[in-house]
Amino acid sequence: MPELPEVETVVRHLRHAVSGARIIGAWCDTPNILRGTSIAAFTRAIRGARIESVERRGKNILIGLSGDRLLLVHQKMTGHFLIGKWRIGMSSAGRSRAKTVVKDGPLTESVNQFIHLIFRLEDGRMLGLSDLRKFAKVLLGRREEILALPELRKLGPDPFDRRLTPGVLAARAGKGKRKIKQVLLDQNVIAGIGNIYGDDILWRARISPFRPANRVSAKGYAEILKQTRNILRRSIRLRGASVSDFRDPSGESGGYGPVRLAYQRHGTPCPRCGHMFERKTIGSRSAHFCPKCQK
DNA sequence: CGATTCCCCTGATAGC
DNA sequence: TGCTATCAGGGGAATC
Repeated sequence: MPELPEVETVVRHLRHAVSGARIIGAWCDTPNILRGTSIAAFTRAIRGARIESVERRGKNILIGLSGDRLLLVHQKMTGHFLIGKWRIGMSSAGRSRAKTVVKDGPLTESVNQFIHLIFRLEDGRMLGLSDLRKFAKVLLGRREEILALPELRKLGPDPFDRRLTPGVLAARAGKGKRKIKQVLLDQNVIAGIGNIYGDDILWRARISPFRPANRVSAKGYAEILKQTRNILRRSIRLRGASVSDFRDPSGESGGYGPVRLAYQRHGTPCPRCGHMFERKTIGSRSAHFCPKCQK
């Protein structure tokens, strides 16, 4: 699940690997990924574009293109970029999977049938978007137009923004009684936290995911913000978590998954107090927490 | 304004 | 062995 650390890993990788590269063509087999346009129109529009910058806004990737344009990519659940070379063809095995995307190499032919969008670069490399669940979103437009989209305009502050103080976080969380877990996952309150880091942050902060936001003290918000920064910083250093099938653009797994704290630890003892972690649903999303030491 | 539900999609898993 | 039902999950939309 690409959350802030995974997206940051991708952005840093792409910034080094493809800045300055020119896109000479595009291929796509899943029209739903390209919002508001057809595959043909998208391909036509992006051909010839030079990649000038790569930035992150919350979990969104913003790729700056020549002509004052922006390519917005949200990887959602299972999306991730891969850099390589592939051949697109039909499976010869005669199984239900018609398409194969084969790594173009003499020895290491690995198949990734989940690549649904490929940018061909002038230097011969390809930038592919793998997305098992096909939830990813790609939008191309004029810079101003993309930045004005509600999902970017309404986005809350980045967790590492110096202007984000515990007081600001508390104010943005509001005086309502939404559960704190839902508040942390609300991208318009604070940008970049998803289910993994939400659970880990609250465990470290010793706050129950069910606690209403209006019952979290100033000290509680200070602790939440501190743990948010600690945990996200640690995961960025480890190049993210590879739960579900996240990989960095070179295909490497991230290191945070094995050292995660609470997420998906239900049925195992809490390392702090020994009580069993539990798993319960909050707003159609699973929360993992220790009922004894998270209050 | 907030809470709830549905939807998108498909691999993994459980049940038969 | 193989079929079918169920579920997860980010985020947006629709509904109440």
